[in-house]
Amino acid sequence: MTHVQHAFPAVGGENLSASESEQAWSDFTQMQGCHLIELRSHEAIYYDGDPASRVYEVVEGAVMLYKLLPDGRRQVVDILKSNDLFGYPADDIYDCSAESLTGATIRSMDRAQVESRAQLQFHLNRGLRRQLQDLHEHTVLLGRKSAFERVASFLMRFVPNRGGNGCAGPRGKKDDWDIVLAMTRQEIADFLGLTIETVSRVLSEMKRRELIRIEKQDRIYMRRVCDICKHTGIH
Amino acid sequence: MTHVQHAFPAVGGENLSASESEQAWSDFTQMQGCHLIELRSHEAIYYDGDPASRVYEVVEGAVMLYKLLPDGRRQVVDILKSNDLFGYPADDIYDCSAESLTGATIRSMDRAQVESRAQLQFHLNRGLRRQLQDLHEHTVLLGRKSAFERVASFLMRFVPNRGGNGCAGPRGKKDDWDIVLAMTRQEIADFLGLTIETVSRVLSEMKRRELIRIEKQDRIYMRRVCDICKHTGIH
DNA sequence: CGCGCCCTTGACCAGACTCAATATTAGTGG
DNA sequence: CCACTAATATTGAGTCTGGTCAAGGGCGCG
Repeated sequence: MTHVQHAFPAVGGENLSASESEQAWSDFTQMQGCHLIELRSHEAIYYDGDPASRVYEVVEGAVMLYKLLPDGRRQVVDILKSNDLFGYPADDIYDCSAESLTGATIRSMDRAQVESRAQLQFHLNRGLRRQLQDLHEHTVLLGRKSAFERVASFLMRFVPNRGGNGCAGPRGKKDDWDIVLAMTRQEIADFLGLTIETVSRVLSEMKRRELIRIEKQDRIYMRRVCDICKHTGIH
Repeated sequence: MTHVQHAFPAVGGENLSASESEQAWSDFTQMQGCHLIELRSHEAIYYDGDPASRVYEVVEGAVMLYKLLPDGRRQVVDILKSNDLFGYPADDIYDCSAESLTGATIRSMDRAQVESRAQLQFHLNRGLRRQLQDLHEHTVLLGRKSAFERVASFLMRFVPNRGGNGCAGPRGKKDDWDIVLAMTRQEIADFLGLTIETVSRVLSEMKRRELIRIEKQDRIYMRRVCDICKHTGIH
């Protein structure tokens, strides 16, 4: 598969000691009934309501979770990156549908096996808490941000170590960045709670203001990352 | 404190065996540096950005988590009920502010103690996954539902075992219900991603259509629960 | 009784949606 | 490599939902 800048760059397990982290890792990979699955772009992994007998982890690539309303409205509730766990609901049926966004490798694990490993729980726990925090952030976006702010925030997710609270600022004089969305306008719209037309209009407006250049639809060049960041609503 | 119908009625730990559940419980209560705090309505517990040295659990009452944008926009990202854990971020600072919504009792625990108990991790884990699912549901509300649908969905949270997938349906001929919001219009608006005026208008519209009666501002009588439910967008 | 806080209502406005036409891109086969 | 097609994206015009601003009402509490 092609190299892609993911929307949610993986962060290291700083709060986990090296030995804990390693232990958790080997538990994962050596577990019984655990195997890797290679997916092409836009392949279904499971559907909302299916019995949840297997738990998954993104090894490489990106996966989206979405929910549908009966009249067809769709909301992408999360976009998962490497090391993210998914398909592990509180009860025994999946609460969302899951689909690969890019070409991806995922690890499929037997749920009973996962639940039988005590050491693994610390690891899962931390992953869940990180996802919860990401979702809190997204809640603010959906509840309180304008279309322009939503798209700006979305673009900033593709720039590692920028935006958010611990923003490093521009490293030198140059502060440009190139990203590959790896999502259609429809998927972006469904993630940001907008329509495809609004997403398109905002991107065009950003282009007009020379904040970005659009190359081949899903390749976006950001002239100055800081200028985009100023429009995310968090400054 | 007064008796209140909570927005998120506690659900039992069906997937946890009785012994596991009991073990986790006794771990909680007998833990060192663990104590109960009684709160009046609308008392701050901690603020976004504070160092996260203590983890909390709602024992009784309701607690809200919220985030602020620098220009003052507020989003209530979660409303917690009995048995919900909070104040346990992936890193070492709180990612939200926490405040009691009603009079409440919370359990304050030393984070290091919490993290040292292996058996506790299963318990925490399950709680986190349930919160994640609730947040997925809320994401759909914020991203894809109309003002009317949001308020209807909000009201349905106060009715136990109704709405959602496993809806029991009306038990007999009568299908009415009385609820106490225990939230101001502003808090409801900040939770639903609306303005106070819109919330007020939708409630008035529901009154006009005789779907509800409003008694004393935060007491709402639902004539037929099913009629409200039809407007949540999930049917 | 009167003050203050919250809630409701109205008039107007704006941002985002809908519907429709056109443009661009990616994919396919000659 | 090019032509053709299907899918996706852009743009425009008009509408509508929900936001803004402002005035008035209700309720609790001292």
